[in-house]
Amino acid sequence: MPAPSRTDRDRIVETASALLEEGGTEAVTMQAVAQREGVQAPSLYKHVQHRRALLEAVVRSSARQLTARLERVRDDGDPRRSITAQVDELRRFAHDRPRAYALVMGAAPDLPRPTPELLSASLASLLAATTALAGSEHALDGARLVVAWANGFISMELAGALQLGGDIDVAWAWGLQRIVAALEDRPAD
Amino acid sequence: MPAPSRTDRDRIVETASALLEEGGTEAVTMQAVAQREGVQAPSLYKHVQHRRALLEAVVRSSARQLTARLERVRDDGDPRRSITAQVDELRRFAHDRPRAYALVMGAAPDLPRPTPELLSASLASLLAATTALAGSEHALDGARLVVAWANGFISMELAGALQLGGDIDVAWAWGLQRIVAALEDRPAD
DNA sequence: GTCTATATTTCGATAGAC
DNA sequence: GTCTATCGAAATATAGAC
Repeated sequence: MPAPSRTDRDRIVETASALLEEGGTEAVTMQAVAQREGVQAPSLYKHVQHRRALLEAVVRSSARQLTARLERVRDDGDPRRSITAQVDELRRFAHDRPRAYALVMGAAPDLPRPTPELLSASLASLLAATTALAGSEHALDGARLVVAWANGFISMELAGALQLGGDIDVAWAWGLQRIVAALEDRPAD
Repeated sequence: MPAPSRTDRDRIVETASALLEEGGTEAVTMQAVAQREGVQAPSLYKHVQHRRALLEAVVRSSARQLTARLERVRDDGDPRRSITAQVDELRRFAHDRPRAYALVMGAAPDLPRPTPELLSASLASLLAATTALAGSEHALDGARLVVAWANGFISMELAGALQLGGDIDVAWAWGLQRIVAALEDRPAD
């Protein structure tokens, strides 16, 4: 989140991110990155240790961007609106950068994930709002409910597994409203 | 779902499935499969067109096994119990075969997915139970709510993204109970 | 920091004998 | 249907000159 200092390394990470979205992780080869940078592949090793480290840098960068976007839309006044806004923004991020979203949420095994701390930071605002709504006793459970539903919905949407007919945006809004209601309505036990 | 006829092809698919769980898709090489079958790699091409077709066969086989497991535990009498039983079984399947689960649910881009029809078949019993509980008006929305939550929870659990403390099994049970309650309680609008 | 050249590995897939 | 032999294509990464 420090301002991108436009060093070569940052440009390399940006290029790698673009290739990621265009063709998935396997499209992020040192050769492809080099070609797009107008350079030869071996030159990259002056800025990046190896391919794996480059992918990790892409994941970190993406997680930070997600964090920034969620913080931008959060509403500290009304937890209910804050949850809606952030979860909507999470989905928008996924639409904009589906491959990065999958990596940040750890959906792809064998690929670099963000550290737990980085992921927690991304979802911190969301957890705070959820806690405010669900009460402290089931704060963590409630947060997991929201995040799990949102992530599951978005993942299946991206995978094309929800194409059963009907309007997906409506299903999203309906589900979100039910989830929030389930948080507010504290059960007996 | 037809009884495995023990042809060579079936054994190859089984071996590939085992390799998948042990090392992910990239561990499913023609050479690795051949070695475990006690045969040379080129021989496999007498039974399988190419590697991609083998992976697709693994996905189909896994989807059918999931279907069978869900049908085995469903309860046609009580939709509420049926949902719980099936969703629990879905999670158990994911614990038993995490890599296959990710493929069946389409979590991995650039890898073969089950056809929409095959995935629908896997979730058919679950959708039926959900419909019985949520009413016909929001049947599809309700089904998506359940499946999205379950898939999201399981995905994040497998990814290790839920390790924020607390008992995961308790969080699962709590969330499931809230989801079912949200289905039963029809909103005003 | 960039280049050329290259070592190395690994894999998918085919040809053709048996 | 199995084998040996092999092609061909990537790709990561290093060495060393400039």
